[in-house]
Amino acid sequence: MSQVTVKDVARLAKVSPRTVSNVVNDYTHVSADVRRRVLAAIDELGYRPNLVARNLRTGRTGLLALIVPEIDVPYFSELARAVIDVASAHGYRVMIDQTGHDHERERQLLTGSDRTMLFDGILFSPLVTQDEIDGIDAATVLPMILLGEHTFTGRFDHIAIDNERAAHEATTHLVATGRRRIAAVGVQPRETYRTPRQRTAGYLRALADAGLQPDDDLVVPAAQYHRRNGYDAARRLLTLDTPPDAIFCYSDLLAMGAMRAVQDAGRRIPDDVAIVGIDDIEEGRYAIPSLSTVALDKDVIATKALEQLVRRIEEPDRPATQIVVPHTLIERDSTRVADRTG
Amino acid sequence: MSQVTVKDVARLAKVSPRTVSNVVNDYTHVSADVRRRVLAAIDELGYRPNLVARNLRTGRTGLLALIVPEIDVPYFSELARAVIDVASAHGYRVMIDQTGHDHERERQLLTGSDRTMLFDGILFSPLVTQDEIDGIDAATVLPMILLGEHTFTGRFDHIAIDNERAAHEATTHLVATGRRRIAAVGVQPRETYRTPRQRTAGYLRALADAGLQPDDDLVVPAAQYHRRNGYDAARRLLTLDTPPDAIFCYSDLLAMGAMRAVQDAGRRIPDDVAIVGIDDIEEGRYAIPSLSTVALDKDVIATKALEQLVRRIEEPDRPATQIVVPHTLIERDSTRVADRTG
DNA sequence: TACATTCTTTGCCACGTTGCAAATCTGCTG
DNA sequence: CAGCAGATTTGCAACGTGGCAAAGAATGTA
Repeated sequence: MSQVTVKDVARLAKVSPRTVSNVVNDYTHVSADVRRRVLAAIDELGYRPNLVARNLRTGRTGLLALIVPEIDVPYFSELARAVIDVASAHGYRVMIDQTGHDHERERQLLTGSDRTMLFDGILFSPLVTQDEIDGIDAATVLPMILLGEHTFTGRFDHIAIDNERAAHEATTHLVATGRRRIAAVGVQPRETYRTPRQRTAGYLRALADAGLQPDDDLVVPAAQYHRRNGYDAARRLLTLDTPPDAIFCYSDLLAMGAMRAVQDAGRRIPDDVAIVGIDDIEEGRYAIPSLSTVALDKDVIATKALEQLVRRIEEPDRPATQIVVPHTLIERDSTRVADRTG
Repeated sequence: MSQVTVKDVARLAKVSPRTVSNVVNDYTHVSADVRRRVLAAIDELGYRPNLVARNLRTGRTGLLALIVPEIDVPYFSELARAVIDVASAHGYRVMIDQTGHDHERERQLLTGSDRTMLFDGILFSPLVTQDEIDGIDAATVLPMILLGEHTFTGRFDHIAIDNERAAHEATTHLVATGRRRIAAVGVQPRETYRTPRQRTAGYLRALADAGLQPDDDLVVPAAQYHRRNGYDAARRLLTLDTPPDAIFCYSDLLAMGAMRAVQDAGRRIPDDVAIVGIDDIEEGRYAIPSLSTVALDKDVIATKALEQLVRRIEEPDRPATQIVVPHTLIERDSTRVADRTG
């Protein structure tokens, strides 16, 4: 574990430390003989460049931070997988931090007791409110891309789907399969979160387009987007005097919980209650019944996010851009039109 | 983004750079007045210590690497969640790398083109074979803890469950619920992987203990432990002349796929086929039917792994230890004894 | 007042690397 | 063979920090 340095290599290869560095960094003008000697010495000593030292010199660390609420939420782990892979292709490695729905911690990660030059950039998938994002001084923050949330204000690069339209499509799909009493699960108590608000807006617009009356009883909040919250929400919906014949969940994970609740209550999916989610996590493809959903292409999100982040790292002052990633409604068994009596 | 350094703070606070460092590091003998001035200057300039520089000086980075095959496999993402949280409590942050079932990349991550002093330690959940582990020169590697795989050879710290016993319990549980034709899914083509072999051993021993004849047709390989592999394996089992009445899957994810295949084939779980997995991922708790499994406590694994790693970082030469984490059989609906005819 | 003791503050240097620019060497031209 | 361009190699310094030990200030003691 004792560190082998350029000096050691230089000594063994009988060249200057600087030359070793040249070889390591593929500097053009190095004679074949010297290169061979240096490489041999590197090999013999097991020399590895000390990235910390290199980074101190160059100002780059080759590390990115990916900040998500919880890595064990499938949407985020699937996204992380894509991000790590794409980052690797760009020569970066990825540190992952979880905010765990802790507002204070999120703000801290963001504005920076931790902004310590250890990372070249940040991919941030925040829960913080728009106000808080707006409160960040862009100049004091590392190159940062916001993922999947919030409205674009021109201060930070931003990658997201069109939440309002996605929700509209999901709801309209339920309407198209003959549903009339459509619930929405996932409104957030904190009204300043953008994503749920946009999805609710899309849901309401779809109802209006279909000439359906919105019903406050059918709009159920979910403090977090976990299976448990979907479960609880669906149970509550099923106890209504006139329960819904379809549930639009703001995430697939909510939908997984809702599906379980519906079946625990002895109702059939999709016959009695149709369910649709958003995210397209693999779990939904194997669920019984398989879950209809609005698919977000995480590979595309990761790819665009990294392109954008790398560009910003190289060119910190370029104007912020917003990228809207397309989504796709995927119809599976949980909304499949079956023999319906009623 | 221009870096504010101790020098800037020192200039503003009218003290030496060294004094700023003393304040930042809570050195005991600093007068209240100076401390106040320095803190004020830090605040005014927005100074944050440059971790790269600090790390170069101290030799510590505060970063750990967690290396897993795929972060979007629920077992690993749930483990990662625990690791990140526990690491954070120890003052470390966690970089995640995926080997993606790529052997070459795994070896590389391990032995080190990447062992570049950027991390203080490694948590490694490997797929590599025992031979490869044995081939690593412990002296050249960062402090490392092996997670959940392989037999203990005294060269690396190692944390795992007793795979053989876990498999034995799972199989015995199936026997106890009246199953007689019990399949096993998850044998690995590469015979040198330890975990699947240990699980197969436990499975076979349980059959023997129950006086049941092993049947090669019932032992199905799975190249990877994904839902798809479980699905394919189960489908194959169901086409046998005498299909199994129970399937023991070597991971919950395999079991999720198997459950789907069984139901796609029109068989009932657990009535026609009982299914049990290993891991206890949350997905299984919400599955329909809920999945019986052998639970591994990921919080305990993460906690012990970090304790162990931190100890090793502080004391690199201490003898390697092996920690066996307890497991628990959890009976849920997928093996629940129901009316069985036949 | 002189001296010991303790508290504060500081200067110097190194961690391992690479940018810069200068030094040295090679081969070629005339 | 001088002179020159280009190739190759090198020394120096610096990135920002903290360890070390010493310098300087303050306090207590005789």
